[in-house]
Amino acid sequence: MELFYQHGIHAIGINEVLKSSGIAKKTLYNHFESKDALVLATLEQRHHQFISWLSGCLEDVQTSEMLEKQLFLALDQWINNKVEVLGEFRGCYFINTAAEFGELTSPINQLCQRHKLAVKALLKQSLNDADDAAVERLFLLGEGIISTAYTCHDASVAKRAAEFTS
Amino acid sequence: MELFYQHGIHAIGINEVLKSSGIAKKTLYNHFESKDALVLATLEQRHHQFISWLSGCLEDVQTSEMLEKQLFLALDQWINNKVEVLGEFRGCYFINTAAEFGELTSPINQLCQRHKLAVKALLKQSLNDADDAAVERLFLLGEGIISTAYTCHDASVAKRAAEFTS
DNA sequence: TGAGAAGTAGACAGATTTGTCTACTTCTTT
DNA sequence: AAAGAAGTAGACAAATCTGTCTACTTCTCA
Repeated sequence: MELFYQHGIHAIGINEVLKSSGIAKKTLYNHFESKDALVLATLEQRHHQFISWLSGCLEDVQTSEMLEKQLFLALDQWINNKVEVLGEFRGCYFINTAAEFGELTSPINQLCQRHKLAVKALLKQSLNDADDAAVERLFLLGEGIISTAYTCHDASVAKRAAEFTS
Repeated sequence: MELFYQHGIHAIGINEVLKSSGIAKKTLYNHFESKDALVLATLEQRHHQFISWLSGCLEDVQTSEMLEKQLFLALDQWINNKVEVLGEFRGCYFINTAAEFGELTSPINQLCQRHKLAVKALLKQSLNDADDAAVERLFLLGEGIISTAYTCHDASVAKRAAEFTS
């Protein structure tokens, strides 16, 4: 997961995965049918890690103002490598992977979509599905922050976004 | 450019570029030192196309409300394939490419960053650099819209975002 | 303790990658 | 018209990719 996340799927060969993990090739192909299946498994793992981390961050949110504040705080910590379980920040693993796997029929692409919908659902749920439109906008802001932090190498974007709270 | 944008850089081999363009391999390597140099050229071309299209869309913007409205309208048209010069929507070419080329030292990565900064600067400039904080937030919303439209296969996200104007 | 499951190391096949090079053709320009 | 530049088609080299297979070792558990 770390290798794929840090370098991209196509940039990492199976042999690098083997060397880095110390696993034999036969063993790997015993557990996973193909590289794609392995990638899918890393996406599932990351999905659970991420949702679990984020829902922890939003645990005691009551109002949409609190949600915004907590979300931006969480993103800022992630972006600045303060969240151990998420590893070194290199943008969103799902956005990055969807960029490489664009086929709508590919299970990899579908999982990326499902992840994003789950994140959006988590935000809505944290306010008991009140104020859906505001949450939708907040979700978009969050996506913009993650994307900008990565592509622009802008580590302070979440902090700045938190300042001009609407 | 079309091939790389639609399928990703690593997914497209030089031979596919040759077949699709009808150019001989020798000719291509006469004009471009390497595949990376070709990719860089496509990014430059896309950058100019995109900035030129977007600045046209924001031409007569006066207020920050107008900027928001016009930006979301433009994004909606792009996402729904109404903008011929941008081709079939497959997310942001620069976000997608940065996902594949993460090395900070790579010229490809640097160009992706420069493009985003140019887009942000264009937004600010369209309001004569007044209200920078609001424009920054708007930029983030735009990035979120583009990313969400692609990853979630959500063609109506820009239209919905335009509805709940803050 | 002994047998079967599961792991290791890595050779190998077959496909695919980028980039070079040769031999030939066409275009351009004086 | 003639010459040099630039294009074409594609063979080829060298590297790299995924996935299979063999031969051997280690672990697990009855």
